Amino acid sequence: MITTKVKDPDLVRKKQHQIFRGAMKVCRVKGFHNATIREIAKASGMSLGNIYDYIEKKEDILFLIHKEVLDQIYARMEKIIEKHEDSKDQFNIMFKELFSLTMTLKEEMLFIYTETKSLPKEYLHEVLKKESDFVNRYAKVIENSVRRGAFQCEKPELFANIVTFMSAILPLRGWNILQRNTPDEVCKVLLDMASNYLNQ
Amino acid sequence: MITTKVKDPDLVRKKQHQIFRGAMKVCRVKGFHNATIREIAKASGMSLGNIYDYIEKKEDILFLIHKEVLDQIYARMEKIIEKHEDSKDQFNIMFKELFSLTMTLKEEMLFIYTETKSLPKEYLHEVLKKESDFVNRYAKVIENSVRRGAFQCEKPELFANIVTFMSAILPLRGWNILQRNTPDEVCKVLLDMASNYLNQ
Amino acid sequence: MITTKVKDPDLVRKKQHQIFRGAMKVCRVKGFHNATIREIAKASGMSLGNIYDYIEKKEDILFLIHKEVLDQIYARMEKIIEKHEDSKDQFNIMFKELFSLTMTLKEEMLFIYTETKSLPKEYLHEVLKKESDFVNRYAKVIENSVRRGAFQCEKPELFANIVTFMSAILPLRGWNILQRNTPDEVCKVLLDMASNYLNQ
Amino acid sequence: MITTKVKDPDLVRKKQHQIFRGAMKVCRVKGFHNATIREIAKASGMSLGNIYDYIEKKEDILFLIHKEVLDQIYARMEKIIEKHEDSKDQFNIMFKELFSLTMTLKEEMLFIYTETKSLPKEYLHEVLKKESDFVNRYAKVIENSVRRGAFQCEKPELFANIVTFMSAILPLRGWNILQRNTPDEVCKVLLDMASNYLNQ
DNA sequence: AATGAATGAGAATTCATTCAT
DNA sequence: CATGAATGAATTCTCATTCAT
Repeated sequence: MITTKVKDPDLVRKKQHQIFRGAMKVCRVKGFHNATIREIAKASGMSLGNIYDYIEKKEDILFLIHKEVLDQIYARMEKIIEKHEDSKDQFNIMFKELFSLTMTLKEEMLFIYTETKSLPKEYLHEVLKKESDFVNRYAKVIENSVRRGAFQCEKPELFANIVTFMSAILPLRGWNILQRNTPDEVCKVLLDMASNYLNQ
Repeated sequence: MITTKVKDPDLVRKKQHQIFRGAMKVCRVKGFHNATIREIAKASGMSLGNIYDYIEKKEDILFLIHKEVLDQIYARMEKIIEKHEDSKDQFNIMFKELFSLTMTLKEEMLFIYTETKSLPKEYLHEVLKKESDFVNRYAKVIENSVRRGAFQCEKPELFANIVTFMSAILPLRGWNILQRNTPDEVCKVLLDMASNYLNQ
Repeated sequence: MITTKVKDPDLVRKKQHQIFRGAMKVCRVKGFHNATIREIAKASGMSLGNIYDYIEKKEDILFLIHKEVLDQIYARMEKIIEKHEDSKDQFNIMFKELFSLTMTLKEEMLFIYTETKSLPKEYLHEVLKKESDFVNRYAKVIENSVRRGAFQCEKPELFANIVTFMSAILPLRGWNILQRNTPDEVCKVLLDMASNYLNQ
Repeated sequence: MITTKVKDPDLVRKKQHQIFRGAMKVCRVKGFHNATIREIAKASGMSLGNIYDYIEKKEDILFLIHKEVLDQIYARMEKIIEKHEDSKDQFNIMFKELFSLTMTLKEEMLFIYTETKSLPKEYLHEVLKKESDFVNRYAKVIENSVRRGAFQCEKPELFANIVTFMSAILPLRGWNILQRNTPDEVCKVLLDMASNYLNQ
């Protein structure tokens, strides 16, 4: 997708990952717009020029971050789902783990939510596709449970979307909520809302 | 809070509002970081130099936007609350109106959610205070209902926080959700989740 | 033609002329491609940023130089023509003066001949038009003489083109020719060739 | 002249020719200054590093092009001269062939005329020497004819210089002249001017 | 108070050249 | 000898901010 000067795909993968890690390290602190390529290069342990052998423009790094973060989330979620797909209170366990995942990847989640709007149009489609896939995977699990009669849900896809959003509440509003509540308390309320709805 | 060259407070208010409107017009399209002061000046109908009589640095505009947007939301919400404070299904009506408000102010909401992290520390406190006030006002209403026995809620403040967050789902995730669902459908599911929880 | 940030046309004219002079000073020594904007700014007595209030990109300076140089040449030629339009050996005098003009503007002529190919397409048309006008003006004079029976020439426009080109021989080949010949000697031979042809 | 890492002179010759051909292919389109070594390497079918085994710096390529182009022109001209040295209207035929040669090598001629000024001083002498040789060879022919009484010319070397220059009119001014004249028409006028002069 | 020209630090990006393999 | 990844100096251009008018 990104046109690189270097052609060896293994090297490209490795270096782009290196760039992602350096970029994340810097952007976590000062945001993407205030991070300079120089800083990202230094944080990546690469030279300024070498970075440009693996990207074309700064915004490509934004895409790189999106891709890696979403892949990471998706991969972890996939593991969670696989682990619990057949368990009885599957939904509850999955929600808890997903909620805990967004806390672990707090910075990454926040980044995704706040920077996606700066993505060049050319990459937007691919990123949104990834997010949709993610939600759809979630929806599929819920659908299966509904089919098994485990609970009720008229619009699994919409519900999955909402639950995905809800589980990102701490990265986005933690500064306010965590002043008076613990993550566990938040998780419990959210889970109650969701499972009440499914069992209504 | 912002140190201005011009002293007449009425004029300052008027011009800062003018700046806010111009800035919002531009930032809505290209985001705060990609908007130049030149563009904002032009959109505000002010000269470049004159802008700097009412702000000190670009980030002041970020603060200006936060202040005005949050005040706007708060004011509108206040009206909504006042209108329905004593009605029976107060919560349902309020939620619907709040949800509809975030759709009306979609751009503004998105702006707040994505740009707050760029606010200079000096302003952060004031802004977060405003948001807290907003949530607390909401919480107060719920508390009253609980006290009246209208429904159950152990942590009104947390619940208010969650509901506030939930009602911002369309500005933040609309691009995905609205592909297959109407705003009304989304509102209905959210409201079901919330009121089920209150009446559990 | 060049989009400028500053709107006052008098100021634009003045500053663009200033840029032209600074640029010519630098490019004369090291050529356009090896001249940096920084150097040109310094030579123009302007700040780096201020230059960009009057041009959009470096290549605009190339256009600026073309415009000013061609205008200068054209203006001087016009004077020469007007002065001698009715004299008997008009052609000879004009040729001599034109030849001498290209020597005075040696650097400028060389610049035009060597850098026109680097002009952005968007400006090419305007510049070529100017050059054509120049040649056509020359052709017109010759045509008039032919009509008066002063001499013979079947293709005045082509002839004017050739003579224009010939009179630029010193800027382009002076390094070789002037090793063994004086400018006057060169002029004499060229003039003989041209006037023999007209009187053949 | 160019210091190379590789020592085998045959290989050096072969590879430098390869570089010249690649460079010409690229520079023809975008000029020397806008051509990158990367592009030239690719067009030469050589690797980036390998190029630097046969040159020291980019400007060496400029020299390479000059050398090869001038040698080519000189060789072709030599053939033309040899073929017609003893013929009666030797000059006319030679001029026509030379004129036609500059049209065949239009791009190359233009390149020489516009890029020589960028040559590093160290190479300038060698290149100008080549050009002088070229002109002198031409001058010699004319001198011989003069000696034979075929025609008159007081300064054969200057005349040869002028004629050489004149025959390059199309590469340099073709964009203007060819809009209304055919190459043959141009050649005829130039030849008339030159031979009139010789027979005056 | 208002205007907008001027300043210059700072950012992205390019590309000649080197060097390890 | 050949390869191409790596380096970093150099360059263009932007834009927040100042300041003379």
